[in-house]
Amino acid sequence: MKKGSGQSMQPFTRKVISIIKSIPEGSVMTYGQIAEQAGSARGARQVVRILHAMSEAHGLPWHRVVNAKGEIAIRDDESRFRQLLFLSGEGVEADDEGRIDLDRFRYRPDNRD
DNA sequence: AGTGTGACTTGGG
DNA sequence: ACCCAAGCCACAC
Repeated sequence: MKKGSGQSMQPFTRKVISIIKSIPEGSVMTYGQIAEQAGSARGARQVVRILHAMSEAHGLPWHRVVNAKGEIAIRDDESRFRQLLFLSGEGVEADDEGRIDLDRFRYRPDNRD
């Protein structure tokens, strides 16, 4: 087996995927939040990378991930529209600019010790 | 090996 | 609230 191929991914990647899959319906998380929960506070861009690379293969709810401003981060208009559609189907409201009320829909994992 | 890029974030004006 | 600049990190060319 060659390393770095297929499922031989770094712990960070695995964790990110796990976290994204754990986002409940009707809620969203930001890239920075996910990165932080996965152990890398500055890993927002890597979360993006992972989403690009693994979302389809792992069937991740990519549409539940938004940027820190609470808006759709995607540049592509078609995909952006699709994400909005998915979210509205789950009860997440957004305005015409694709902005979501994070105070209302952000998912916060209960890290109670 | 160096440069550019991106579904990011934060801070300042 | 909006726009801009700098910081960050992995990956593509």
